[in-house]
Amino acid sequence: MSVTIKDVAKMAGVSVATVSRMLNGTTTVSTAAAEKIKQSIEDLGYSPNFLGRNLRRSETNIILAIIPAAEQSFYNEVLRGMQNTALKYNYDLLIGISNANYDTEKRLLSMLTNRVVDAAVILGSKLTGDELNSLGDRFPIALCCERVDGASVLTVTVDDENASFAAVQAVINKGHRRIGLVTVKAPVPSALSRKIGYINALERNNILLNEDYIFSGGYDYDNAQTAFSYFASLKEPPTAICCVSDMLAVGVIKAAITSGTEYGSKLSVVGFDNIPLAGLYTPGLATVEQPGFTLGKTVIEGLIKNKNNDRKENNYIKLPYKFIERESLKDF
Amino acid sequence: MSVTIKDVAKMAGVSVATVSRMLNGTTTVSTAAAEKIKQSIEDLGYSPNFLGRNLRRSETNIILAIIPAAEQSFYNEVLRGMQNTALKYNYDLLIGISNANYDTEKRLLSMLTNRVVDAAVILGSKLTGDELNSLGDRFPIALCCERVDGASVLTVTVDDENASFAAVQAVINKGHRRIGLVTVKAPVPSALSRKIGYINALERNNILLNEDYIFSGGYDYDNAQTAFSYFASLKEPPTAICCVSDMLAVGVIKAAITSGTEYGSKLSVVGFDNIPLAGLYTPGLATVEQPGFTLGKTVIEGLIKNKNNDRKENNYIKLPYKFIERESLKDF
DNA sequence: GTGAAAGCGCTAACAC
DNA sequence: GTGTTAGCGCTTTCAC
Repeated sequence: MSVTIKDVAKMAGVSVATVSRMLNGTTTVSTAAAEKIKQSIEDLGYSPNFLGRNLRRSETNIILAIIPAAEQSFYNEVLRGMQNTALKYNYDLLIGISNANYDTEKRLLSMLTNRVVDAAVILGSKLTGDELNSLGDRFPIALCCERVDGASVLTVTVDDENASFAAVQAVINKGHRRIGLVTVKAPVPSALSRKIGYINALERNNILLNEDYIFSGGYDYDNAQTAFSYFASLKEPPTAICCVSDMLAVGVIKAAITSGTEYGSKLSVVGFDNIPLAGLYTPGLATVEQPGFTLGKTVIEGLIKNKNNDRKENNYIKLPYKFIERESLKDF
Repeated sequence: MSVTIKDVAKMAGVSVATVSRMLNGTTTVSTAAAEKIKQSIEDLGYSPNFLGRNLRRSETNIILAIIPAAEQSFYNEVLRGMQNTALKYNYDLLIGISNANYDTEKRLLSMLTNRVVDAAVILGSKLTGDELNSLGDRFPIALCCERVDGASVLTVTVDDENASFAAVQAVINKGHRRIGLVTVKAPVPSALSRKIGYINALERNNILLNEDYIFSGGYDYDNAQTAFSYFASLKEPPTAICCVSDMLAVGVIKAAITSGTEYGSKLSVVGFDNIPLAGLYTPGLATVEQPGFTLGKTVIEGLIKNKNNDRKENNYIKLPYKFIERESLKDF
C-alpha cells in the first residue's frame, strides 16, 4: 500500500541501508547514489515511516506538555518558549489537555510508559509527589509554573513568594494599610507561597495581619464576586485587594464596578500572572508578570539535559518576576 | 533494558501470542493463563510499547489538532469537544501550535506522512486549498472554525454569514441606523462571510451601505484603537460598531472608555465568538456565540467516519450560532 | 485455547 | 562507500 524505504532502494538501484544513510546523514553517500535516491524519493513521493524509525531507535523526539486547559492564562507564552527551545534540540512539542482531571492526566502520562513520547512536562499536576517521583525515576519529566509538594522532579516556577511580597509592597507604597487577599481554598502550592509573601510584606511594614482580610474560595469569577461582597460588608473594609490570580482580580473588579458603590469605585485591585487580558481590561490590571517564555525555555533545557544524562538534576528553579503597574492600583 | 512482552510471556510460562491476545482481548484466554499473565505484568511493571504495536497495526490512534495559538479564544471549548469525542472512539487528541506560521504548520502536518498521527484537524490553516486537497487525498484531515477557499476537505464552522446578519439585525432592532464594521485587512474567509452578513442585514433593513463605516485593519488591540479614533473622527460617526471578533470589540470598547468622550460612552459595540472574556469584561460584551464544543464534536465525528470509510465525505458543515445580548449593546 | 513464525519499516552492526 | 542481515516490540496468520 504505502511506499517504503525498500521501494526507494529498488528504484534507485541501491540497498535500503544506503537510502537510510542518505536520509539520516550518518555516513557520506556517493553523489551518484545520492542523486538517484533523491530522484526516486521525489518520484515515489516517499516519506519515512517514523513508527519504524522510532521503534528501532526507541525514541520519538516528541515532548509532551500537559496543560489543564487552554484558556485565559499566560500558558501560551510558556508553550511558545517550550516549543521554540524544543525545536532547537530537534524535538517536537505536542500538547495534551488534562482538564485538571486526575485520570486524564494519567492517561496522557501513559504515553511515556507506552513510548509514544520521550519526555513530559506538566503544568499544574493532579498527581501526588510520590506518584511523580516514581514516574520521574523511569522517565524524564518536569513540572512547570506549579510545583507539587514532595515531588523531587525538575521544577521551574516563578518566585511566587517574593513576587507576591513585591506586589503587596507596591500596594503599601501607594499608602494602603488595609489590604485584603483573595486566595483559593484548594491547597495550591503557588497560592500558598503567594499568601506567605503577602503575610511577610505586611509584617515587614509593621502592619498587623488581620485574618478577616483573607478570603479563600474557588478559582472562578463567581467566587470573586462573593469575595467582593464579603470585603464590602466589613466594618473596616480593605482599601486594596490582592488576588492570587488575574482571573480572580478581574472578577473582583467587575463586582466592584457592578456594585455601583463609592467603595467599589475607589478600591484598588492587584492580580497575579499578567495574562493578556490584564492589559486589555478597563481599568488595566496591576499585576505580577510571570516570565512565560523563559519558564518554558528553562524547563525544556533542563528536561533535555536530564534525558541525555544519567544523573538527573531535579532542581527547583525559581525565576524572577516583574511587577506591572496599571490603573487598578490607585493611591490611597 | 526495558521489559517487553517477551519477558511477560516467559515469566507467565506462555507464548507472546497469548499475552498479546490477553492484552487486546482478541480471543478468549484460559482463566489460568490470564491469571498468571496478569500477575507477571504486575510483577514486572510491564506496559506495552506502542511503537511496536503501532508499527504492526500501522496506526497510532492519535488525532492531531493544529491551533494557531492557545490564548484568548473559544478554542478551549472546541478542543474539549474534540477530545471528548475522540476519546469515545478510543483516540487520543494531541495539540500542536502553529503560531499561524506556514512552516510550523507544515512541520506539524508532516506527522501525518510520517505516520506519527492518524488524522489531523486544522483550526485556521495557512495552507492553500490545493495543498490541503492533495494532503486530504492521502490522509484524513479536516478544517474547523475557519474554512479555506478552494479546499474540498471536511470543514466545520459556524454559519458566519447568517450569524453576522443576526448580530447586525439585533443592533438595528435597538434603533441604530448608523452602524460601523471593524474587520481585518487579511483575506480571512470567516471575516469575509461576516462582512457579507453585515451588508445583507443593512440591505434587508433598507439602510444604505456607507463604505466609510467599514474599517479594515489588523487583528490586534492597537488596531481596534485606531478603528475607534477613525470612527470618532467622522462627521456622522456610527452609533454602533460591529466587530468580526471579540478581541477587536474589546479593543474598541477600551478605546471608547479611555477616550473619555461622550461619543465613546454612548457607543454600542458588538463582538463575535463569545470568548470567555466577553462576559467578564466591563461592560459585558454583546456577541455571537460560536458553539465551541459542538464544532469540535462534529469535526471529530466526521473525521473518524472518513478515516474508516473509503469514500470520504468532504462536506462543508455550518453550525448554528446564538446571539448573546449584553450591556455593550444599548438602545439608540 | 495456544504456540511458532512471519513481518510491519526502519537503523546499525558487520563485512567487504 | 555499499550491501547483507539482524532485530527493535508487537500482532496475526496458520497450524494444531
